[in-house]
Amino acid sequence: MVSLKTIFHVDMDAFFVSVEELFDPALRGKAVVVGGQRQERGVVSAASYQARRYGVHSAMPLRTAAKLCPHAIFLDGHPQRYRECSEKVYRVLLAFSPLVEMASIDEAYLDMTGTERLHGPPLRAAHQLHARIKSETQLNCSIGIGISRLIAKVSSAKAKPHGILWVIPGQEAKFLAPLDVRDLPGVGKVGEQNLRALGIHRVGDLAGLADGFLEERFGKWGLALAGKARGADAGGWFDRGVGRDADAKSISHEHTYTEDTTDIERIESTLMRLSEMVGRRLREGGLRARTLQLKLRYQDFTTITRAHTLADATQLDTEIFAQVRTLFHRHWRKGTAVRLLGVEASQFDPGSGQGDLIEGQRRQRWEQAFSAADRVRDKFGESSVLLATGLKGGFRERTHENPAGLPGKRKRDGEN
DNA sequence: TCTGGGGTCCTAGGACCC
DNA sequence: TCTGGGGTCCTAGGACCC
Repeated sequence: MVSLKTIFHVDMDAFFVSVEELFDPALRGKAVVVGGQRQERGVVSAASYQARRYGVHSAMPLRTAAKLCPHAIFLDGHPQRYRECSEKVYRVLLAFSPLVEMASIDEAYLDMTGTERLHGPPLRAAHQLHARIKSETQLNCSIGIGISRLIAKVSSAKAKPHGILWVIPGQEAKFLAPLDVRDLPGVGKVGEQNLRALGIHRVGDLAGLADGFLEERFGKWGLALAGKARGADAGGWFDRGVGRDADAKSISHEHTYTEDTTDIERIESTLMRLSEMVGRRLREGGLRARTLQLKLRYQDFTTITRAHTLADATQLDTEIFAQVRTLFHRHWRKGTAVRLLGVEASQFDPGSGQGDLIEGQRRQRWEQAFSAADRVRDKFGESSVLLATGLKGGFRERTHENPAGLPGKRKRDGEN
């Protein structure tokens, strides 16, 4: 118990909305909703504080948001701009600590342990960091400080908006006790209900229970919960130190139709397009996947997933498509309207697909051909290279990516 | 309310092997 | 012959996060 860590959790305030305001100052001070148009299928990605006053919050259906706040301005959003701003923030963070981990596009953990000589005590360092982010990006953030990721995360949420909160070492239990159980990361809607049913409402109620009780009732989740209530990063993701981002375990793309469909040509062309997107990202990451999964959501929202594991891993659009197509035809309740389709690749193999030599060479040529197609897409846009099946059925309904026609990021620059 | 898209982790059952 | 236990892989579903 000699070396206590100092962890910062930096969380951007209303990130997507704030970036939009940067590009269109007329939005400032107004009710703004990012995520899509008011009558669309979809949910709110981010809402301005003005919109939140009407009960609008992220993950809420857009149509609900429109009813609650009819005068709100609805925006599709600009993912590329968010990524660029996120990278700017990341560069500022690196100036404060070499141990930075982006937890998502708008939040990060910093291990600030042992930086006192350079940046002063935690609160001073946090104020400097806050000011640097503001001056470099014109964006506000909130910063939580604690001895663990968990404490830093919870305290940054309490610091919002535009604040800094330091939980002094030793005060963790006292800080957590009055909070709602829902404030603990990992406690969602269902967990909250289950806890309330037992009369557990505040984190302090949890801390008073025996670990065995929670483990017996809720298994691993319950045990981790008991630890969190005491301020420990007990088990799971929060246990890890702050460092390099972990390698991805799966790559997926999915699409929800604007209207449900039974049109098999349309369905197959969507599967083809999703397979291409997954294949492309596998190739970009130099990955091959053994398991391919189809996701199928019907009109009534019932959702099934069906997977197949290959003997040899692949990164080819055609193989991915062949598998998910087969899975679709095997499991689709014929004639039932489809709301969503998804394709996921997982179980990445470090080695390439084996097999005999000739087969290997043939495969390699195919992979090269697809990589060439990726580069063409980078230059001329996603629609310039499509495999035959992808051409049918008018799948190009709406592209969230780059709606303003900004230049895309050219990841493969410098390659021949 | 009428429910996106991209992920992670956990559980649980069955197959299969020793 | 009618029955064990552990380990690993695969599959399906679900909670949760941003």
